[in-house]
Amino acid sequence: MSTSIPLPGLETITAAEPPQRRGPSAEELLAGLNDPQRAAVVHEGAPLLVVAGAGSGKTRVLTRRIAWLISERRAHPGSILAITFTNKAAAEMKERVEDLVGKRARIMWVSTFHSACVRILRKEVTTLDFGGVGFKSNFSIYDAADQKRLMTLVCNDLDLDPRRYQPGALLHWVSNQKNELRDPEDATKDARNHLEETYAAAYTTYQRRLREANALDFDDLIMFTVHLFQQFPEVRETYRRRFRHVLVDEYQDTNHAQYALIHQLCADAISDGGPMVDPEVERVEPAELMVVGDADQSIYAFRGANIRNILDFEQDFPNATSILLEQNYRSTQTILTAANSVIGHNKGRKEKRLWSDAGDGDRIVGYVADDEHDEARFVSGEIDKLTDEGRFRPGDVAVFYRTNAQSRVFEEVFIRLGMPYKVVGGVRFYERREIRDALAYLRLLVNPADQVSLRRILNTPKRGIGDRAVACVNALAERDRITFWEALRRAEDAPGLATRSLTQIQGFVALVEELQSMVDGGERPDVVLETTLARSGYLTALEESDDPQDETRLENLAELVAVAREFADDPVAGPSADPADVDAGTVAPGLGDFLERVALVADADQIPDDDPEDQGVVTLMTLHTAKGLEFPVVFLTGLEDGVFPHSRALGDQTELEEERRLAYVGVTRARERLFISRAVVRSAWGAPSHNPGSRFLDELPVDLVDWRRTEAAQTRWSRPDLSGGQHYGEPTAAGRRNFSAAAVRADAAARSKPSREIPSLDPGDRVLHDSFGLGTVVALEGAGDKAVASIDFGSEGVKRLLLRYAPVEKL
DNA sequence: GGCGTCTGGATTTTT
DNA sequence: TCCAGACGCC
Repeated sequence: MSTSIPLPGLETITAAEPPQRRGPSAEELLAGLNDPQRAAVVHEGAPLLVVAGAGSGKTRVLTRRIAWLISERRAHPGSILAITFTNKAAAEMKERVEDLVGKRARIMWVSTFHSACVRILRKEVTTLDFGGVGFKSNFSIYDAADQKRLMTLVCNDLDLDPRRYQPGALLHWVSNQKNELRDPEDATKDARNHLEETYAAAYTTYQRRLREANALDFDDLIMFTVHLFQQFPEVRETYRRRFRHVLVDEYQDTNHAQYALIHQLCADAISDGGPMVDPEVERVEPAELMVVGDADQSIYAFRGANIRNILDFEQDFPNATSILLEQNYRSTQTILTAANSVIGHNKGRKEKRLWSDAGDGDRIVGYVADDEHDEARFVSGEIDKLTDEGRFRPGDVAVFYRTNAQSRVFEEVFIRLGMPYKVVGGVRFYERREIRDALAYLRLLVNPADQVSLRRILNTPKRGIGDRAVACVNALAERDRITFWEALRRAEDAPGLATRSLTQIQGFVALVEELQSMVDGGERPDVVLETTLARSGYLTALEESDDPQDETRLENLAELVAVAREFADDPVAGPSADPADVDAGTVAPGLGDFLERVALVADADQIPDDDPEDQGVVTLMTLHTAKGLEFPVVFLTGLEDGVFPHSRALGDQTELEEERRLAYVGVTRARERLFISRAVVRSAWGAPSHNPGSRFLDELPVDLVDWRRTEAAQTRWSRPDLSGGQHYGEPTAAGRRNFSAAAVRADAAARSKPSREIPSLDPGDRVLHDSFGLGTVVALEGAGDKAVASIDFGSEGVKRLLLRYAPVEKL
């Protein structure tokens, strides 16, 4: 059932629709907009570039324009394609448009490039032919981890020295090829030296293995869609006929393949798709295009984004017009002046100066910390002050850093000082082992060719199908040129396979086939998932384990089941709603639909919105994650050369400019208060290193920053009060012992050293757990090595922990 | 086939 | 400092 997803409206789009005029009036749609914003909303005809500075109300312009198209220009909602950067942004935009023009907006396509391409490919991918071996529409989508596994297999296939050719580096190269729309043949043809030949060979094999697994990676989604349009003009015309209005947000972060896709739909010249143009195919006028972006916020060059797409827009699309939005509705003038000043150091940009009539506001506060712990204490102390004054809640505050690793210190210190926080990003839910395992099972049920998933769970939980058995089956698969899954089903033919392994394999095959029949019967995704976890023995294995982490794993799996249930009950809600298919009422959401949403959603559910629960909690995230968000109070931390800008960018002008844009993004997230800080000494993997201040600090106007402290205390452990600066909660001797990085990370060590001292606890005691945070002891059972405590960790729930292993400290 | 130990590599940023 | 993969022993 998941093999075909209909495109609602595709066939009926040209049918006459009774004009529905119960939407907002034109005045309402333009209310509260400034002149350039209005111009963008009502613009007709030629391709339009809206250069939208940070905080200049571009989301408003986008949503109002869509509403305008629908209600003033009578565009059919189904003829609108809007591309956003994240699924969350897509869901929000759709919701806002729906608020304006009502339910009929639901039929619009508002999604990321990747989601849109998946929808097209699910329908059309069988058209593409790869020498007779094509893809089926139930293809899997491989993320970074799957890709790495697959590339490792490729390295083995080709017998590549893993030290010279790392899977990660190969994948990066392959990704670049795909972003440039170059297939393995192109790469092979153009290889100039041995190294490139090897890379091209890896690309070829990698692509072959993907095809055998009926799987596409993220880059394939875009590249295949472009190739589809280029090679099959009639398919392209179908979509050109459908999408009369195309809107692209965050245009500065598009790569070449995405640019080409837009071009296919919106460019005038229809013949630039290559040699296969069929004059018989009816010509369709290009769609009306609007792109919105800000070259100063281009921060994804590392993954192939091409800033030239936005800089060259007017050349790429002849007779294009552009509109500049410079008035900022978010920040104080102080913050904007700082941002303008920093970004002004980039060369070759189009001048743009943000301004605000919100007044100057407070000065920026700066602090030079002794080390990263001191920096975190400073941040925590300032947040305390801000919230004590009553002007802000913790939920108004965000702490930004350059790399995920920096979050750790903040977490340690915040836990100790009782500062409530949440980390966005980092180890994501969907990257956890147990979640990946569960999803691998589900993917296998939908797409048995998916070898990466199959191999992942074949012996998970342990069921006695080891390397040797896999090798035997693999040999059979290669001998008879069948998929690995087919070979498993015919395992009795595999030479050299031990009887015991054979029995195990047959049991596994029976299990999978039984589960598959559930899927074929249209069973709900959550039911399939629960059954899978139970019948596979996965739950039992975790329940019986005495690794304390496995308790959390069980909870995570329960959470996944809950997500699936929510999806089955109401596919429209939830993080990445792009539910036009489901809205059409033609299909109940199946397992395939669930997997698709999960594959393309990032960590959208973590980003704070109006959830009241988030209002009492400080948000920690990387600068990249912060793009598109805003907070009343922002802490920009780790401003040190080598940290931010990142050490790998220091020697390269282009990369340095990207770092600077990242700084610009960070500064412009702040509405009212901005704090900047750096640490004189910072430990990078064990050894402390001494970093000079970030060059971006020198680019701030001196008079805008109120430096609370400009240098570290003389001696590391001397009392900084003496230096005239403020000081934040110097750790007590006990605190330092208990909360040193070593102690916090002693988890693994504790397990291998059973001699670890068992804390003596009583009900009512307050304790600190490495991962659950603060808790209260509820009950105790057993004694000595077998002592088990039930501890209430508040929002984390009540845990039963074996004290011998549990990383808890009595407070 | 499973499990423990050792070594080497990793840290940008993510759809 | 931590983690993953390789290797070797039970």
